[in-house]
Amino acid sequence: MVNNLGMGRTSDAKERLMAAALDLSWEQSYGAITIDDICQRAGVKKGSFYYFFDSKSDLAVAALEHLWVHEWKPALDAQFSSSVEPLRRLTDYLESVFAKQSAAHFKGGKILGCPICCLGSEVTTQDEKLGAKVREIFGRKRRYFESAIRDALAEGAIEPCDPAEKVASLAALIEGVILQSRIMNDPQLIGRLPSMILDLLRPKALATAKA
Amino acid sequence: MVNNLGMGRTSDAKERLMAAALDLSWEQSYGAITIDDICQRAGVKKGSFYYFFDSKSDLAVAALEHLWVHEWKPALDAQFSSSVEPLRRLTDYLESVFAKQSAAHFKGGKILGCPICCLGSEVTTQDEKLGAKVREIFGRKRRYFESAIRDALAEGAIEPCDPAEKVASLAALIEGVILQSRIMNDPQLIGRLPSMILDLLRPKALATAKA
DNA sequence: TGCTGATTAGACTAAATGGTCAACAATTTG
DNA sequence: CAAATTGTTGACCATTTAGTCTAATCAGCA
Repeated sequence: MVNNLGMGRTSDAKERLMAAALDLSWEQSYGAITIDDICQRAGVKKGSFYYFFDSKSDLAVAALEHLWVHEWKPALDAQFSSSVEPLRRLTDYLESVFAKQSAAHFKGGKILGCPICCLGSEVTTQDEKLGAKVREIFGRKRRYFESAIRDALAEGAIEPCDPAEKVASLAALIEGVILQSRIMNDPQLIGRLPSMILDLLRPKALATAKA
Repeated sequence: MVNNLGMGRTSDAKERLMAAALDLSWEQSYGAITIDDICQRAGVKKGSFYYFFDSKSDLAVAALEHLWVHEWKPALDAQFSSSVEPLRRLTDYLESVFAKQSAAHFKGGKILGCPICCLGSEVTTQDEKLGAKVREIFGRKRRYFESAIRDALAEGAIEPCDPAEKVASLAALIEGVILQSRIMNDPQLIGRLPSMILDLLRPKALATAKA
């Protein structure tokens, strides 16, 4: 059931379904898409859908975990490498966000924002399991921000502050800007994000010392 | 059709439908609720629904405008009165947000966030008219922030900055925090919003002078 | 009172949707 | 090849949903 440990037919239908679900709920919204839509986009029949998943919600949970493991975590591990200066980690990250959003905008004419934020805001009050998965991934992602802020503070790269509060502001500002850029369909907003973040973090003028 | 100018029956069914639609899409999500749900909550039969509105989207547009005219605008006019110190306008506003969100949390056990943000993030890519209405209301609301920032700057209440950029940060930070508090179902986050905003705006230490 | 137009009730239709099932296909192992 | 295991198919069902239509009600006015 979990893996093909030696026998049976092979297939990537499960992956295609997860990708289709993420893409569709990103382009439209979780509530707007149906299981039929997902199957059609994935090129998979409904019977197969129910062979792999119990429901749309079940698929969404799996898709989020897959997204984290295969895309977000590797990217974040690289961008937030300890070998990179703390503030640089953040600006690198923000530039990659901008690049990705701009690419999607170029392709489809729409700024789509953060798939997990949009999904999370839609389902938290209704779907416990899915909401919990969203929160879990948020938590994982936040740790990268936390250590970057702590490192920046330790290296004297930014003005003294309460790191917990700063991380909360940082995450909210990033999410807020990305959300606005989706609602306004305006890529420019995300482009200005790095400077907004630096303004929030108050880097020390010249200090780029290493502890 | 618009008003009972002299004859016929009177009814508040239209208002009840708008209120029900807003409440339900706030508690759950726009995509998750059906016309039947709205009718049931409003205590109105479907025949009456289609007498007043063409579709769920049409109702939503009307409900947003109604919300603005009858709730948001009056409240913002009071909170952002020019007779109030600029920074105080913002903190008053944020406290009222906290109070309202806390009340809803107490009543239903859930932090519901900003109804227009949630709705906006859900529909921008799909429903042009509804998206446009959301953007319109955002624009109106932003003007209150803009003049507060400009006034604060003119009075020397905050450190010099680019007002346009500051307003963008301000709005994004507020929306971001409220969104997070919905996703995390955590009222505390909104409670910390005033101090986060003040940190962002950098009020001058003692200066509360008037020009 | 009875007229007039606003509003309501609720039955009805067609389509969309979630979900099931049993037969069929591919792939590996013995 | 045959069994065992995994994946696929498409028909099928019950329910939900958006949307329509007609007859009935109601409020104010002449």
